[in-house]
Amino acid sequence: MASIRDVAKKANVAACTVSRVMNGTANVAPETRQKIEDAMKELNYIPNELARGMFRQKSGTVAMLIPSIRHPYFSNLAHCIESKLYEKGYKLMLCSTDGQIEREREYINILKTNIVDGVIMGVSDLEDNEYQQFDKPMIMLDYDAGKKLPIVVSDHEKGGRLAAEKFMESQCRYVIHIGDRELSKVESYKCHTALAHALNAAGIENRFIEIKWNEFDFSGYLEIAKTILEKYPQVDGVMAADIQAAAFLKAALKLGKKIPDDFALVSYDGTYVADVNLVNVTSIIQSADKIGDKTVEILLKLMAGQKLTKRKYLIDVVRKDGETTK
Amino acid sequence: MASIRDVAKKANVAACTVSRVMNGTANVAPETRQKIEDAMKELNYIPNELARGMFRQKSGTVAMLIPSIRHPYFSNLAHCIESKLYEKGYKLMLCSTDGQIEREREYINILKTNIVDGVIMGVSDLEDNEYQQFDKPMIMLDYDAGKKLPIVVSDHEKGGRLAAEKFMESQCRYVIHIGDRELSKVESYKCHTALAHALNAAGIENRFIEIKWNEFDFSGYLEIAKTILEKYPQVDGVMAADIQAAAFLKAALKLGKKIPDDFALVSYDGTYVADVNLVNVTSIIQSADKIGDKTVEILLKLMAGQKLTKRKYLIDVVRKDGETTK
DNA sequence: TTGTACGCGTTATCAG
DNA sequence: CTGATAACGCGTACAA
Repeated sequence: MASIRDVAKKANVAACTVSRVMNGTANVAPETRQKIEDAMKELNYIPNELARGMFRQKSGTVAMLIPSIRHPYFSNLAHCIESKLYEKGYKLMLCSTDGQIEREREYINILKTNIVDGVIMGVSDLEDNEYQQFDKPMIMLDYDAGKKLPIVVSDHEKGGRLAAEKFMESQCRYVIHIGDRELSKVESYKCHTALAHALNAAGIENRFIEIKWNEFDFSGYLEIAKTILEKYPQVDGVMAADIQAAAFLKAALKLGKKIPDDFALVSYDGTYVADVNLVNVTSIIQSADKIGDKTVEILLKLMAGQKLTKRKYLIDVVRKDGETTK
Repeated sequence: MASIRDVAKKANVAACTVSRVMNGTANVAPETRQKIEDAMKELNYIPNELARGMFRQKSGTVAMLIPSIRHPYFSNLAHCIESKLYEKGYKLMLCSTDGQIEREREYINILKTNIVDGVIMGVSDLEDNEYQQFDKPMIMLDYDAGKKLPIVVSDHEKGGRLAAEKFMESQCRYVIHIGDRELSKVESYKCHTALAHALNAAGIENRFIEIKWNEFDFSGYLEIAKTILEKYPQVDGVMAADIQAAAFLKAALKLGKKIPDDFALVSYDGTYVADVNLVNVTSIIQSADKIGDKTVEILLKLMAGQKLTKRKYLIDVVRKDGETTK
């Protein structure tokens, strides 16, 4: 591995001159520059980013923690964020916790060791103070950890209202909505409270059911959907995250329900899973693009030492009407 | 940021003693140890991984290049690899190229700068020598770049044969198979040659159609599927990657074809996309788990300076029969 | 315009 | 058992 000194020696200059040529930090005589550039080529010189990072106390890398990279919502979000970071000259370190709290904690500790310049938290099973104690720039997604921690999040209240509208238009009488964490700090829980609020106001019965984060097992979700539909035969409307919604769709059809006449379905998130199905599912779409852009934008500001103008950034959601509602 | 010297000063010892306590590289008197541990706690000391990495010329990070993290096959594979790496104490840097050759090249250049200890190449649009010139441990996935570059890949010939069996059992007369790169160095292309070979031997007409890597646009795939089915009305069998297969399923049903009587479908890859659909699609499953395990295993060997016993590692594939074939 | 000397945080070596 | 010193590769005052 050729170092900057090897290049300097070959070009008969000092190491710092080589550095200057690379970074354009000072004027260098054209001939000297040429000599150095030749030497670099000849030695196939590649600067050591680790050493650079050590000097400027920066690694040029950002970490993103998520529960699982194979979950369509997070894989989509990770994609958007990675693209944006790449554009800005940053690399992405991806950390899946698999829903294990210990793993989340361990990752956070690893990330304290200067290998990343900032963190995007797409998972949140720790106590608030554990996030607050993290002393590098950090952005929370979908979880309000209080204090000065900035949060980027979809407008889930609107999401809940948009779903409610569709259940009303479909003349539903009993709606079930599925979520994985009943916790007010989890912002996405607001789509459930908003939905319930709107349905109650319209005199439509509804019930929230919690299904634990399940490492991604469709047949498991299918079983749960069947069980729920059998336990509550009067149900004529369901809202659930994309994959769970697909499970309900399949289960409802198996039980002979007519869609959307007997049964309305709204899928939350709006990843491609809602498109790929044979039936176009009505869905509330979180814009991964916009979330990613905003997240990276404010993370860059923080890493540059700037202050943010606000703590919470709300991203618009939209509804895409499909064949599962009237 | 407290450094090791700050700790040393506070404990009235030399920096190297602190280092010894942290790494257990030598015996330290219990009292000295205690003093140092107290000082570390008090200063909230966290070792700088960047400096450590610089010293031992290792970063503890592995990069994986893939075309897109939101593609279900790659997101699943990335998940398996990240898990395995985490288990072994390595971090994963994820690099999406979006199918852009320039971006692949740029990423490779970035990765030469010592920020990763090894690379897993899940994308391959460059010339073989560009991979060969990369002087860190590198494992190729699904692409044979020649020379000494190790490759981990599914047994695509078996995959093709397994698919052929199903088309025969379904009494197909004209099978279309969709791929994205007709190139013998791309190992997955072998599923097409094997399929064609088996079908030809059985006297079944078949045709390979190339569809370019399309940044993940289901409606686009749906249009293509429709066009193909209209252009070749005699087609009664299709093999395609999961998402494209879903598009064909939808298009075929729209055209009034009965499945599996008029039309047989085999989906290649076997990600959850094949499960989530209303109809269970017969699919050839690449084991992301096994690919991930083997890839990490041999990458670790290379990074430890060991030699590999062979260059090509073949991973078994299986077929999961669904409702889209007889 | 160019070179010298030092610091970034850690660890290995060698001496005591 | 412990400390001083050098080294990893690079960037920047400061001096020439």
